[in-house]
Amino acid sequence: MTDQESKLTRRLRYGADLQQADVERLEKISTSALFFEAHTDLVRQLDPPRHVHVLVEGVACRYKVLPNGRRSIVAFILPGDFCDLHMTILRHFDYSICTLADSRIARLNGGEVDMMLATFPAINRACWWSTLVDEAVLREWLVTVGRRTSEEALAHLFCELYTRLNAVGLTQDHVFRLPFTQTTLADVLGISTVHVSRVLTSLRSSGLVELQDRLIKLPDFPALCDLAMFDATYLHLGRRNGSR
Amino acid sequence: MTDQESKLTRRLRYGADLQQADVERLEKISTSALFFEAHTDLVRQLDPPRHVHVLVEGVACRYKVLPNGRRSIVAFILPGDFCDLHMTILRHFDYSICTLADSRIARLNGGEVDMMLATFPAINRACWWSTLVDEAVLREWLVTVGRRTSEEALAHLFCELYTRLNAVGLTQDHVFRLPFTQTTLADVLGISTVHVSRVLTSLRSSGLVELQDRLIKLPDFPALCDLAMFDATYLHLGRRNGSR
DNA sequence: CGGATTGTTGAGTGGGTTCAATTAAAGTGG
DNA sequence: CCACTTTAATTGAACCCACTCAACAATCCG
Repeated sequence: MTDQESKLTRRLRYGADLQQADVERLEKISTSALFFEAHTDLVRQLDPPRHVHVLVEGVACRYKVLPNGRRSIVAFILPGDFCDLHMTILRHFDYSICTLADSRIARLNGGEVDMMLATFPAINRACWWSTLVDEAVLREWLVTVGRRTSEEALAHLFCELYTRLNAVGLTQDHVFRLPFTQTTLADVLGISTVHVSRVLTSLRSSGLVELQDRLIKLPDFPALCDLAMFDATYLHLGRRNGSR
Repeated sequence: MTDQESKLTRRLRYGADLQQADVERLEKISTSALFFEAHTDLVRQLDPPRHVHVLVEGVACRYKVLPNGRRSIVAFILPGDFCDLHMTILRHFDYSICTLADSRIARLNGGEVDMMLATFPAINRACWWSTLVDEAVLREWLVTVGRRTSEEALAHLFCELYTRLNAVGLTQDHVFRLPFTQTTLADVLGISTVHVSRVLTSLRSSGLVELQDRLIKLPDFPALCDLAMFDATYLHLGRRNGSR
């Protein structure tokens, strides 16, 4: 963190061509981050929006709970991710957000955000990009949950996490931190925790995944992509896009 | 259609307070609509974006196909819906769009859209709203596919379609057109067509759904909502939201 | 050290799948 | 206008993926 560009800047560079002034504005955000313990709700379903959040370090998730208690995780929020960017448009949240691990998170109020978006066109564009990529991820998850087997699904999720974390420099040699429990994976994929355990065992025995102590390694990433039918284009991390 | 406000205007009114000038601009869009036959692809995965589409009449869907041929429908596009509004931001589509029934659709190019958004702030806001609601629907679908039983899932989908169509005046007395096959429903819910048929039979025998000749009736909407755990707030159709 | 999560494994069950046959409805062409 | 084909929907039978319930191991933590 010290010394180099924030994850936020690194990530938004995929969405727009940021100039020095843009970067300086963005870097200010990360320095204001506050600490939140794991399993803290940042936002609750039906709340009126108050802040825009930027996750600086850690992990969080967007989730919804049905009246009967079943939980569904509908997004992972990783370092460099904006959330609820357009709080001023909707009157209330239709989801909750909670930290999955200890995290550092910056909060901006509506005025600050509007000002920033109005003053820095490249940031504005990057924020749009970020919102649209969130939507693209949601679509891919829908495919995963609806039309992939649980083995393909888990493999796909790992491929996505690897790719997203790699984009902000949080992987080394196909190893990265997975700082949450199998219950979390189950609530993403819409399966039971018992089954997550079994599928994981199967992936381990195929030599595609090594996982212990919250550290995951993907020794044969191409083979895993193959199994998962993972194609990273939906993450829109391709070389910076001109407007052509 | 003749004589009254277009579905587009009706829908966007939920997202912003439109003035006379805004409405006039929007009405122009619908009059330029072209006819497309059922099962025509408007957009194909990996295409570079060319147009913004507005569905004026009919139905379309956004879908993705896995290499092994399994298909997943990730959105319904209904009358009054914008799609690919922010084509200038992403370099290529990560999904395809095709009409499910004969439809009338307007196409705008990037320049027209940018001009409109820059000139009419209320329309700009409404378009944002529309994009965010699309995302909210995607989240709810993920809950449906991941954590609802297939009976709840189908019921939920019907509740959503009813509510969305009702919002633009396309229902009468809890009856509306469902102009597509059970295969479509299967690809939305991530189940087999055979099972759609069975679940539908079950819903029929509970007296919650009547369906024939592409016309569906929901005789006891509250009971259906109950079964589906449907709560319409995610559609953000609540009375017009001021920016407070 | 005890208590609480978290993960693993077994056994039995069930929701949903596939395959296949049948009916019904909707085009199509002579 | 009717036979022919195609598409859509329904139903049955057998199977299987994933679920629940339950016991147990492992790890973490105060």
